[in-house]
Amino acid sequence: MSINDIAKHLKVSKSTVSLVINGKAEQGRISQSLAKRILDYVEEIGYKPNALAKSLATGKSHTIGLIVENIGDSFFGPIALYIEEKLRQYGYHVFYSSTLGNQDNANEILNMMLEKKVEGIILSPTLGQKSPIEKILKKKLPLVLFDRRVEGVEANYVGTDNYVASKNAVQHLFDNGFSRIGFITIESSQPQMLDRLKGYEDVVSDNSVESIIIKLPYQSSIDEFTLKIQSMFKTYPNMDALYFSTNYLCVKTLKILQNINYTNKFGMVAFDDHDLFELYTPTITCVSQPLEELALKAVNSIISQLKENTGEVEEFIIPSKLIIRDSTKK
Amino acid sequence: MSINDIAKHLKVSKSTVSLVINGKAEQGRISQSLAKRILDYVEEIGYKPNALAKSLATGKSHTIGLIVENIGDSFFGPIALYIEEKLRQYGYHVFYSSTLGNQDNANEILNMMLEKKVEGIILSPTLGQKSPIEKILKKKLPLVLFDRRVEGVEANYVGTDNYVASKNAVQHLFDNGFSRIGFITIESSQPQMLDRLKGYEDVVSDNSVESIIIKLPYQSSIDEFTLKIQSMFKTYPNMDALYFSTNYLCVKTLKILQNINYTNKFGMVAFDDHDLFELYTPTITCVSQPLEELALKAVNSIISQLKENTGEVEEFIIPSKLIIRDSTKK
DNA sequence: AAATTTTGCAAAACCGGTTTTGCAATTGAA
DNA sequence: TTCAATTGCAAAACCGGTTTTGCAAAATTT
Repeated sequence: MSINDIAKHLKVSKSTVSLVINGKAEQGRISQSLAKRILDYVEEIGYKPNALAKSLATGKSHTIGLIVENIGDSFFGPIALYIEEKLRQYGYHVFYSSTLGNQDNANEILNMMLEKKVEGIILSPTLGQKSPIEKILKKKLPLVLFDRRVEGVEANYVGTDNYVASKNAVQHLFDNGFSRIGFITIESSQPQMLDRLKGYEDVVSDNSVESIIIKLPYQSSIDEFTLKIQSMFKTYPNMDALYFSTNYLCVKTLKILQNINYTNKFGMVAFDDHDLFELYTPTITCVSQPLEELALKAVNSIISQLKENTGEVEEFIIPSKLIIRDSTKK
Repeated sequence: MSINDIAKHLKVSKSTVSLVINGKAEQGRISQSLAKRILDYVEEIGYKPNALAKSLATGKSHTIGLIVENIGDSFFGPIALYIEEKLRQYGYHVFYSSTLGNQDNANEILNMMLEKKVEGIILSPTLGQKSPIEKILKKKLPLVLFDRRVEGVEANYVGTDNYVASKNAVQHLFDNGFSRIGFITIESSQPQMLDRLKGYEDVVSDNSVESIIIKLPYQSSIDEFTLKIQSMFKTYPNMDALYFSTNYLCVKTLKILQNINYTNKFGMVAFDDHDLFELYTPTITCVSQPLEELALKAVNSIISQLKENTGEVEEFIIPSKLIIRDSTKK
């Protein structure tokens, strides 16, 4: 059932129907009686306008694109929910997609969203998205980068202070008597990861000890992971603490330690909290990003750009909290 | 830049441009030379067609709606990722939304998706969606219900065998010497929850012991939760095991037990696995749904309906696995 | 050389809406 | 009573595409 069908059935013009349906009867000088007749019929047949046609005509899709690395993970999943809820309050819906860190995926997704005429984009960029992002900026399409920046791009950004949080976390280990701290991270040049790495390196160097770093491929198999961890233990037998650049690396490592029945105890800190950390024995100290606040700022930024895009760039750095648990008590 | 602009600039008609862009130059009998000229220009200016207009004209949005309860949770999140990945292989994108179990939300979301002309819907229904779902079926829009059924509705369905899995889980507790088993669930008449409940009740009654059930509101505060749990312990002091209808209830309960410093040990089984369960002390036995397979079946069902919707109804019941861990060893 | 086919493209109709414009009929003012 | 203003709606133009149809001009056939 289209607006044409309604018009034909009621023997009026479709412009009249459109005006009435959109509450512009007054403005279109449609008589109350005709308006009622139309509304009644619309109600009767349960007519719902075709949103594609509507968007095409009005230029408004009421949709925001959300591009994350992995909707299934314990950081992006909850964030996505918050973002969805908050955007709903403003009448916007979410079109999401996961890049899995893959640049080709990411660019394809971005294009798709632009073609679908999203009105704004919340993006956790992968590497190599500089030029696509610049295109978006040129179009003055509302954009906010999320969780990670892109080097050399001036865009709105929401994230935590990875460097400072990382420094605090590692210093906390030193303060509690750990000194041979291994850093487990992924092979990634993503800025937030580099910041966390730099935080580690700086503190380690401030404390004049050697840095111990292992980098794992983005999606390494459990076997590969296990081998790397084991060789790390062998190479640095007096290592007394582990610092993880992100929570799932810690979870994976714990599983491995359990599998290989490794009994040495380490001080431990992970970046990003996880259900597990509050309940594991020992409970695990972590850097906790305020997920809801991050989501809120991202949405606010999009909404304000939607109202008026001055092109002015704002950065929201939301401090993380170090949640101190048993894993850093000697 | 629209197709009209291209046509004007090249002084050709937009139909010609459209045919060429869509690889139908042959069929439209456009000369190779003109086709090349058009393609070159399209390339040069980086033209991307407006997907809304395209969808409106072709009737194809290449989008599937995915409606889950909560994209942020450890069941739906990973499933959503699988679904997205698999649909991508078929050239479909995902429009998702979370209902949070709220019926009004759910129906609004459903309408929005219909208006946006998704070509199919993967739906974890809330209660009271019978009639909206029937509307979808009448339209012959590809649909697959996911994780939970709707009473009295004959629709494609993908889910696990909640009743059988639940029975096995509870029986496993009895087999291992537990006999006073409390069941912790949410106040919900969702079919999958009722099946899990029935599984519990039947096994408890088979073993001629009293059933102990507490039902919590869908999103209960931690305080409310704590009170209910404590009163359960008081009322049933000789309770020796807990069975949870879903994983986050178990996680929450563990946190509470830790908070209130409760030292009694229980046998434990949860429905749905969780990272925590493999690493908690003791490791926790659970019913594990094969997430990837569930996602795969749902996608396959949609794809096959997309090819040809015979209206034939299929149900895919994917068996769950009981993963036995330490929490059920006495 | 005339008739027929084929080629190459433009024009038009359509998808389902919104919004501006235009015009007859009614009402109000002079 | 005549002219102007207002009312009430239809018609048309537009959003940006796709697809069918139509029609010269060129190429073949007869």
